Amino acid sequence: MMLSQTEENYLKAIYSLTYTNSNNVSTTLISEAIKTKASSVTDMIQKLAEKDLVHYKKYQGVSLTKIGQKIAVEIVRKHRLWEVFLVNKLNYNWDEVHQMAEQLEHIKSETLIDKLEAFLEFPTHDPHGDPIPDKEGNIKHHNNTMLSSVETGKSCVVIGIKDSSDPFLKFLDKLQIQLGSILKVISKEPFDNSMLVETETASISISNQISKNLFVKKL
Amino acid sequence: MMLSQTEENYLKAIYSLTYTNSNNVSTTLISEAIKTKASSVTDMIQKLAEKDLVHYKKYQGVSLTKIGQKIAVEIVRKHRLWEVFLVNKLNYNWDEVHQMAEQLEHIKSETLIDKLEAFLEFPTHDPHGDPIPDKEGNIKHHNNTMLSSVETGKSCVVIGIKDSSDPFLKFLDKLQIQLGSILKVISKEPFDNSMLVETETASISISNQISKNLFVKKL
DNA sequence: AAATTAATTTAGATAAGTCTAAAAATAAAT
DNA sequence: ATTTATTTTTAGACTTATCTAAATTAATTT
Ligand SMILES: [Mn+2]
Ligand SMILES: [Mn+2]
Ligand SMILES: [Mn+2]
Ligand SMILES: [Mn+2]
Repeated sequence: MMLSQTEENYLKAIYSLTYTNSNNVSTTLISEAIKTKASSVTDMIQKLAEKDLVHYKKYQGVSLTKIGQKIAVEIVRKHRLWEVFLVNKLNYNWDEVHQMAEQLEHIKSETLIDKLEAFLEFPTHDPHGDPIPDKEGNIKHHNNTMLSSVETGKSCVVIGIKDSSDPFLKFLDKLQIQLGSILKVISKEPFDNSMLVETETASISISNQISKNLFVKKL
Repeated sequence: MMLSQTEENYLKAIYSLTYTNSNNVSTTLISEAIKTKASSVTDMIQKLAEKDLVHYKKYQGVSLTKIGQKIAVEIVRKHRLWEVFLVNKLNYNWDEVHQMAEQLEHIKSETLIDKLEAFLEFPTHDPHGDPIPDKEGNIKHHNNTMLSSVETGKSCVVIGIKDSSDPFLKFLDKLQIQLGSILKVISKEPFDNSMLVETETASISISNQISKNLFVKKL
């Protein structure tokens, strides 16, 4: 099946919205994710339903079919492997690679992404800690532990970022927090749910907005 | 200036046709190169003329403007650097990379191609022996010596392929001829302009069609 | 339960890039 | 110098993906 970049982007959007939101994704939600108008989304999902890539009943939102899901995961796989390439091989910072990966994920080739994966020595996670689906589409999701849920006095390792937006990544850079950073929760402030955290090098105050966006593994 | 992939492809086609053909490229020639109808080409070159990327007078064919040429060379640069990546890093054969490079050459980024160039350690030629333009757009063309013009008894090195089509590249593979191969002309057949050539490993007969397509440097 | 609000879909329009068929201009042949 | 053939351009239509505005359906409030 030969899909346009646009169709691929819709599938990818529906895929990730299915995780962050309900199982049946609404038209408006997609339109916000993809920065189009809701009416355009309706057109497209009808087209995708024609191609059996989504389940769609009028006014009921959409969900991916088996094949639609398979394609979406393939695109996610491509996106994340290209991000690894850009960071590990071309020395980009983790906040610089998303836009390029958005383009590279649409390169069509039967073999390219598997060759790239081998060249990168089969990475398991992208530069933002997101898991990379394997060739068959299997993907191991994070165990949803956020920094905000770590008890006072306990330590943890940063293993992923929930919101990988540029400003947030740059902010983490400034705080010298990266994947693998070890954080110890010193105290929590009930007033605004901020916490005092000890890194390898410093003691910093972290707002709830931030601690809710950091995936960690408790130690 | 933000160009579509299609516009970029037209500029690239005009660029290479300017070399292989006359200075003013005809509509039909472009339409054959780009596999569209002549009427579509007319539409597009009028659009490109609007944007000052080509010089165009009705019925007189087109040529690239300074800025149009600059963009065309940038795309050639990207194409060839990606081909080097695919062959040198991902272990593709030289006959497998063109279609992927056709897509990769359109990836938009201010920095990507320069980073890639550095990662590849500043290659001067692509896998088919074609020169890679530098960051400023300077490009050293082959000194047009073809194998067909080498005198009997003389030796030469293969430095490039004129027609880099898949079948031709595969054929060269079979003959065990590659860039850097040293060929000695044993004899020439006046009847069909074929020649008997000695490689490092064997003695082979080479048709004129082939010897006219191999760039060499005389030794 | 009816009225109001919000979300979704339809209808009609637009832009990019392509096509076919017809018209106009150029080139080649008589 | 005409006629004929070829090339190029125009005109009108189609497809994909988008938009605005209007109509419809669903959800919320009163
Ligand atoms: Mn990304
Ligand atoms: Mn990522
Ligand atoms: Mn190529
Ligand atoms: Mn090449």
